[in-house]
Amino acid sequence: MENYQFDTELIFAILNGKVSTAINRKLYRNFKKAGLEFTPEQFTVMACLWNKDCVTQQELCNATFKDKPSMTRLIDNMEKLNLVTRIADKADRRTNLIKLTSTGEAARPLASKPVLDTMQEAFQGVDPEELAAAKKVLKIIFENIRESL
Amino acid sequence: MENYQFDTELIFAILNGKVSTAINRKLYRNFKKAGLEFTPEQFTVMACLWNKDCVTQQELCNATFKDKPSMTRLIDNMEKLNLVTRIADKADRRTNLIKLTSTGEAARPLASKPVLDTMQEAFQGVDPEELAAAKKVLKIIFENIRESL
DNA sequence: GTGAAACTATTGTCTAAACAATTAAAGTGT
DNA sequence: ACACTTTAATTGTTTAGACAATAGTTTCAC
Repeated sequence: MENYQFDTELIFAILNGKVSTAINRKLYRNFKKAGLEFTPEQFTVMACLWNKDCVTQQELCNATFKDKPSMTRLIDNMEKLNLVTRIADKADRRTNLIKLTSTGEAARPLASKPVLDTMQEAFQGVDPEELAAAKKVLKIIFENIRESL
Repeated sequence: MENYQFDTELIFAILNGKVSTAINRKLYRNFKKAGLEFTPEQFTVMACLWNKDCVTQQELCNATFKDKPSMTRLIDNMEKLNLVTRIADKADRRTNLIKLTSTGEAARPLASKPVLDTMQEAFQGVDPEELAAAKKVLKIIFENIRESL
């Protein structure tokens, strides 16, 4: 209880927002520097599709832990940017299959450098073992608090 | 280079957004359960003011690593909720001094339980030493990538 | 002292997340 | 076959972050 102040500061000042928004901002800027106009969130969706294309929005929700309205609007924006298209699923007319366009496919190799640059900037001076341990802790925390969306 | 996939997945799927948004969501819900209507972001601002009241918006920006437009709108919303007020600074007419209302003051003890509950849920099963190490890593990462806003 | 630079706060516009509610289509049980 | 439930996606509304541009003050240099 006496470390309340300590924990509040470190958790809700570091975990909760600051680090992730800083990484997001940095990644966004590195994309832009590389001439890529998409956002980190859109990159995350594309990364799913590079791994497995033509999936439903729901599958993308599950993979990215976003809720359905967020995904609807992300896909809306990505369609406007001509990164993906919605394809009607003939077998189940409730669902769309999200498919990469040639632009979306082409972004894959272009994105890897800014991503690596961002990681290198972020992890400079961090001991690899400590980094791995930190990932483990974050994973546990995430499992503790994630809920069904 | 071969751990590109590995790192991408763990960093931009855990660090970058998921953990912090999950914590935010959990905290928001725990506030709501406790009858508190403010958001985690508003809580963060109030936490600064509980520590030191009557400061400029710029000082709050520095403390919370938000940019000025974000702070302007946060304060707008907090004024609507009657949590803080803007007071004209007689010495420097550019600045507002942000002051807690009695409602904002009164929220302090009410907020501590949902905050502690959230932390306990989040850190269940995490070894304290590992948690401390993870915090250290996050701090280094944050220092690496934070920039002047 | 006056003009340039710096600083504080604001507004505009866009992307994104949360939550509630709704529409449309499948699937299930009787 | 028909109602009941579940599922997929969407829309509406609010909060918030990023970036650009602006208005109003203050500070600094000369």
